[in-house]
Amino acid sequence: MDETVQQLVERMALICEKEGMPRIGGRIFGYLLATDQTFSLEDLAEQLQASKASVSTNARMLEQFGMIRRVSVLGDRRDFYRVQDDPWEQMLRVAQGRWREMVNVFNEAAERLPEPAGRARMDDAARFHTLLIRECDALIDRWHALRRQEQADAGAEVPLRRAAGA
Amino acid sequence: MDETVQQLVERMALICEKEGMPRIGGRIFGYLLATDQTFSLEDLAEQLQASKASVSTNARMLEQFGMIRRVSVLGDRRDFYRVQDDPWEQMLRVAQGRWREMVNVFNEAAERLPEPAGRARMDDAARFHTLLIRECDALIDRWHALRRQEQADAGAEVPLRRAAGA
DNA sequence: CGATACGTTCAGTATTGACTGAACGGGTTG
DNA sequence: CAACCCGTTCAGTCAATACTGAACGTATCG
Repeated sequence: MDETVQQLVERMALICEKEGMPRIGGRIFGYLLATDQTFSLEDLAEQLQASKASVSTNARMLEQFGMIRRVSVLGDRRDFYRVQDDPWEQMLRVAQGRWREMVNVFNEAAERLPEPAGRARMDDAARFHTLLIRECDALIDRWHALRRQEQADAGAEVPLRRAAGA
Repeated sequence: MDETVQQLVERMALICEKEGMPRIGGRIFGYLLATDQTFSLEDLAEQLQASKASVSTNARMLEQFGMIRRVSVLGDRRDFYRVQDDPWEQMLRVAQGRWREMVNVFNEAAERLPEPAGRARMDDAARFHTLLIRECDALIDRWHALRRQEQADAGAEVPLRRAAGA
């Protein structure tokens, strides 16, 4: 494996681990991200020096988070994996789900707690996370807009040259 | 301890644990949040049924995250703790710091990676997190505005009644 | 200056959970 | 139908780390 790729893989492993994800999950994501290619389960296990069992489990987790996707290839029984088109949006959506649960917890506590001051704190927390969820939707929209812009710019490079030649 | 408080404490413990924080850290934060009171180290250890050592360590961690603060009381040698005025903003700021590091990692990889496609992915990732950081600043501003509004409304309740009586 | 109170640090313990190898099930090929 | 290929599941192992009790350093009080 290319050394630069490996560096990113290991960094990604540590970052993801700090976020509460298994280290190998971070490695898989980092590898698929840095190569932007499609790999079989066995390829991943070999390249990342992990057991197929571990890769299988972690790949499924990443798939459920929407950060990578399974690819089926005609005439091949194996599973292939590659990074999702927009993994970061998916990350945010998962986070939104967690925040929604927290809002429920806070709202429930805001009704039941004995002390008014504590209830106010819970209300505050619920409002904050509600705002967080709402603003995240807006952020995703902005991200899509920015991303379309990027891709339009990148895609325009070649056609522009053609136009110049015409 | 009140049962409702205890429920929130345990829920908060699990939530925080899932985010990669020690369980007792979550308990401390949840307890201070739900009671909105000031407690000594020993109080916390007793109420949360944990050792003073553990509470000491975790309280310092929460303090460094800006989620709780130490309170000193005149004529008392002990340390007291209470929840920070706006712990959620602090949480976001800590997250921003992590994202900044990630942007560095991505940018570095975007320059060094062998494959153009991989470099594009890294660039994409860096852009996303940069946007995330920027939008978070805006979010914090909105949160402050919303919060001022809340507090103004809450504070207005009594004066309004006075105004109505006048 | 000795005694006490308080918080922190540190070594040891216990628990969690990530990871592995092997067994299993489903499906395809000869 | 037998042999094989893939992926998943599961029991077992190992490492990481949260937590504790005890020792320590520091400051305050008699």
